[in-house]
Amino acid sequence: MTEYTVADLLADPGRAGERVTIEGWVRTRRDSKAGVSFVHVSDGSSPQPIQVVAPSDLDNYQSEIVELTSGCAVRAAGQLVESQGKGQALEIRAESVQVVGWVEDPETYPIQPKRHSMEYLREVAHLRPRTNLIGAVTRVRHTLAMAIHQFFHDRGFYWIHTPIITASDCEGAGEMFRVSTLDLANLPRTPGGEVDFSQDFFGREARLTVSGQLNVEAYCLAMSRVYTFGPTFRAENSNTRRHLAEFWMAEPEIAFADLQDDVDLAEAFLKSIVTRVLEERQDDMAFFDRWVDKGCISRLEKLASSQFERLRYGEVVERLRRSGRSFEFPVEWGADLQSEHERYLTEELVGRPVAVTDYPKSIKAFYMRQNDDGDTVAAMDILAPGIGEIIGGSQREERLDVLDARLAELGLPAEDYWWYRDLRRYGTVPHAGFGLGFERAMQYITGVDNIREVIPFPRAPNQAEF
RNA sequence: UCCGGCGUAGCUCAGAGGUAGAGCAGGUGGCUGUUAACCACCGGGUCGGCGGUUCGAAUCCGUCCGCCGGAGCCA
Repeated sequence: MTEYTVADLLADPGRAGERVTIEGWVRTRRDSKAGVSFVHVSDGSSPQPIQVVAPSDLDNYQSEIVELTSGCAVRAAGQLVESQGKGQALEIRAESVQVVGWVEDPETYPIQPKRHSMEYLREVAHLRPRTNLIGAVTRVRHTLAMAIHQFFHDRGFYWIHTPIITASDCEGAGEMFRVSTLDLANLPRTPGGEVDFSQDFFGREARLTVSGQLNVEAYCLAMSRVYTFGPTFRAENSNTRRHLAEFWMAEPEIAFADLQDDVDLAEAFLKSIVTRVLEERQDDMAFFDRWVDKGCISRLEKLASSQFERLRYGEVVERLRRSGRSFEFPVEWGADLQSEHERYLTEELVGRPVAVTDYPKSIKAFYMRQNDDGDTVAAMDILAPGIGEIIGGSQREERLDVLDARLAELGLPAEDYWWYRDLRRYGTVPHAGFGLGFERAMQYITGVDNIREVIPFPRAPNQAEF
């Protein structure tokens, strides 16, 4: 491995004159019969490749260097010098260029130095990180993940590694993937003819988690400020640019806190992580701003500096009605907001993220805290222009009697929730939390349309090739 | 899952009943401190699969498969 990355070298003009080695993959090669070849080499560390100038008197010039094509892996050593040409400040005057790995058939190498469609690149997901776009996404994704951890760490939160496999069927947030070691071709049966899950690995039905929330609540009521950050799974047959079967979520949970604390946290959180990305990945953000979503930088700057609009669900319904706008789905108290409503609200009525609170209890989960009006719960969604719901959260029902009444109302067996109920029996406190869709945040930040481009290997219906 | 659209060269696309096209990529040669390089020439195709209509189908019809967009579910 080399001492410096391409990013290191390009970042510091003071290093000119040093003898350096870089390793990476060829983007383009141009020959000048005046006696040099220009080889752009990228190692993933920066949106810009470094230009390696290979003089024709190198031993392997004719035999190898002029044969280099996009995708070849090389190791180049030489002096870092100021460039004679335009387009880059520094370049490497090569004293050696070693070919580490050839491209087997340049004509069919899937990543060519040109624009490719996103759909095509998805078919070569193993090679697409070599493109400018996916490279930029990858660096921003890393930075965003680090920013999330940093935000929570700075505020005394503990990262809780909640389980991926859950044996309780009580999460209730959509279809779940089953986890089983049973022989599908020869399932054990109970006398009644049902599948006998007592013979399965966990001795009961097990699934992939749809949220770490219930588990993280347990740690919240001991550690006070906690969060989860990891993959979650939904087996919904969703075919949209905003859904994945496997995606990442960040879910903080705070004790001794109410819904306002929750919204405050969400707002500070979004502003912080966005600011961090803007600061640390100026180069990549400039790329997105230029090629993907013109204006995305100013949109993020605006988000970081302006106050979020806060509206109660009832107020939203009123304002949508009064707007005079006709919608495909009518706006009615008690019905969930449709995509078109959310869009109109965030993109036209308000023009920035909106925190909508206090939804009707009939359209929200059992664990959300009932308001005094009896009709609504202390829920909140943060809606962002362009992608809709980016954060969903609530104050949790901490009163055992109210929680039990709600479970009964929904026909959910209290015994399935025994340990969740225990948290209300032993030192219960008001607490709240929310979930941030990590890929949704990536979409919002980069302006990349399809969620399948902001995760390395997307999982969606009929999509698990890589 | 529902509605709509699209599958043509390695890639991006044009062609809409009558011999399969362009740009880029690749090869060869020329030119050049180049940078989406340029000029000339060359190779490259089961027109997504199957069936039908027709003298003749990439083109029209049916069906299946795949992908994309919107909706629903949600993050």
